[in-house]
Amino acid sequence: MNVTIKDVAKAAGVSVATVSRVLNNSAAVSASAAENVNNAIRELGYSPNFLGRNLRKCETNVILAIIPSTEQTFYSDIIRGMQNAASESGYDILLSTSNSSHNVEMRLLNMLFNRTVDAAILLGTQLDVKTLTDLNKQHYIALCCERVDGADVLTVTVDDKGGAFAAVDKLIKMGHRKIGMVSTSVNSLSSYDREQGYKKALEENGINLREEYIYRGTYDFKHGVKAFEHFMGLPEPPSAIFCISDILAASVVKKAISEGYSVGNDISVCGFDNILLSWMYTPGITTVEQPCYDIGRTVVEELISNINNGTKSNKKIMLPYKIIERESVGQYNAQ
Amino acid sequence: MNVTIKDVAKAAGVSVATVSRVLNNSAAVSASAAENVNNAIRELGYSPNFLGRNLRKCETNVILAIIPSTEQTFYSDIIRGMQNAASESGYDILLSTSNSSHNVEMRLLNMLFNRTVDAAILLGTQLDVKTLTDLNKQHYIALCCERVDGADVLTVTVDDKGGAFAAVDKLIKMGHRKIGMVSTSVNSLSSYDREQGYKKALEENGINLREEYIYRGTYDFKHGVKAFEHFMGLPEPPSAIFCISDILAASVVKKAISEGYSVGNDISVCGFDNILLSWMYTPGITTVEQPCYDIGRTVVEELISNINNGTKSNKKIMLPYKIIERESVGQYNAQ
DNA sequence: GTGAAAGCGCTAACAC
DNA sequence: GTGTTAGCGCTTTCAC
Repeated sequence: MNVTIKDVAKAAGVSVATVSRVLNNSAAVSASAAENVNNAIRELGYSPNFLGRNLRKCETNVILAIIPSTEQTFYSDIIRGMQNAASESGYDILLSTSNSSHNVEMRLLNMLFNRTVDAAILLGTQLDVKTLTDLNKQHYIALCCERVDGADVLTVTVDDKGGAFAAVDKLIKMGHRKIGMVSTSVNSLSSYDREQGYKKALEENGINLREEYIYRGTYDFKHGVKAFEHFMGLPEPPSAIFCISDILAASVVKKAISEGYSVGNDISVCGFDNILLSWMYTPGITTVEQPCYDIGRTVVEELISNINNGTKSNKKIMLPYKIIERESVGQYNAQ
Repeated sequence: MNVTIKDVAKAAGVSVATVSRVLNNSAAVSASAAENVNNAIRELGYSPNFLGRNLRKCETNVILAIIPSTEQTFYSDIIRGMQNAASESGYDILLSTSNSSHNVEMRLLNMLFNRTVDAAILLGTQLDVKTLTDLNKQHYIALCCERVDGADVLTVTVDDKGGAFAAVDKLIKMGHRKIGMVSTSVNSLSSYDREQGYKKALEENGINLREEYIYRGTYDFKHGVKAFEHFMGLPEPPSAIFCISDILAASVVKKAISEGYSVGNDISVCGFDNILLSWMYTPGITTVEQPCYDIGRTVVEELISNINNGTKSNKKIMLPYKIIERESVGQYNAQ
């Protein structure tokens, strides 16, 4: 019932080889033959079956990108970057969400073994070092946004430590000396790296680290609220709070406002990511921008270069951050 | 170099047919043969090449979902619903983003013609009625969240008109008589339907429609700001504003606060969608919830049922909304 | 410049 | 219960 390359060949009065040649521009074909083929294609409404092609060529030209969920608008620009870079090389990006589940992730990665995709990019993963390293031996994979310690896999992230350092240093330069940090206790190296940046900024400015100034929860919105409650219950509450995400920063801001604080005056709050929310919020949230579009582009470019060259150059690429100043951070004023 | 079903057959001392049988549980196989096969599979690290299988079976068991972008957290639960429903029937959902571009959409839909996917779901589309109807004749497609007038295609949406009616009726019951609406002039029937609900609520409550109370822009955040400026420049500014999205509502709220209004007291603002932003915001934004998860589940269930039965029952399904009350809407008080 | 034919990995009809 | 084999739609080598 379905029109195949054979039907086109018959209609055009040529062999299937010739049809394939005009389809792929893979070899010279006489002008008249090409015309006949193109006419036949048009008349029959033919489009090639990629299953046949892919099977034959052992490649699909599609890259799977696995994101934890689409709940974070944060991924939006990364994906755009990925798609643009991919399409420039004749690849397609297919997305799937893992809901941060180890099992779902493995099931999706099966597409690699199935030959349904040529490569996979993990935007945050639950897999351990060994699994990743093994996977990388047999397939083309890359990590994006979240590095995994010890995993020798192509990785593209923002400079997490540098961004956190710059943000906290900025807070200090604005007079703040008591600075809280909202981090996570989940298994995430971006949290860890940002903590390192926070600590370095304190150290370089001669401020002692106070363990009670670091609150660790999850990425969930409610943990900003909890962090704020924790900090304000302290004998000496911080005058500024640095959060590892804009979501958590928004949560801190919301709680602060509801407690009657004037955010940016009584208390300063800084986020990380620069998602839409951070500038939509009232007050606008000062934050550390990730170069999402570039992160997406870069990881795909490197990955495709690996595929094309048959290499496994497992670079660790860190892209630069940018501080975005808004209203949620202000000069320190002793009350 | 790659291990195929043939290698497994050889190692297990059986024919490829038998291997295929244990792989697919498609026919009875003796216990000993099955064991041999499974051992061979394990030892060789074999996993079936789906390109071969899919080509042979003329099906892929994957459904493509095309979303405009991942910028709207709104899609998150819809996708989760889709994935759950799909996986229960042995299907996978693959996501792709169109950036609301007609061309990108067509390129993605090529996967239908390519036989790379079995069906496609469009979450908002730039395609016209004819294209959609034609597409639906040759393939399995569905619309989700956005209906298209006259397109005889399986469609699942929320009850847009009903939701808007309920929201505006609520506003009126709280004493508001001058109610603005922030809508869009883009080609979107959900906007249109919500406008119809707005108008119906006014009418049933004996309030005259004032054209200057409807502002039409795009879905872009900045249009909330513009709408607010427009309304407040009117001789008789509205005391409540109903927006067709939470993003626009947040924008209106942000502008109102920056102009010194107390939102929920001086002015009421209601959104639509119930995205995370609406409860993260300060003040929390009253809104109309869409049953996103169910929308996702439903569209996939119907689509798969069509595929399995070879039918094209192009139902138009409307799922119920729910009003979520927060702080951005309050009783009318004459100043 | 063109065609015949092999074969990518798999499933399923058929024969035993 | 099992094996043989045709063939899904395509690309590509090889011979002409």
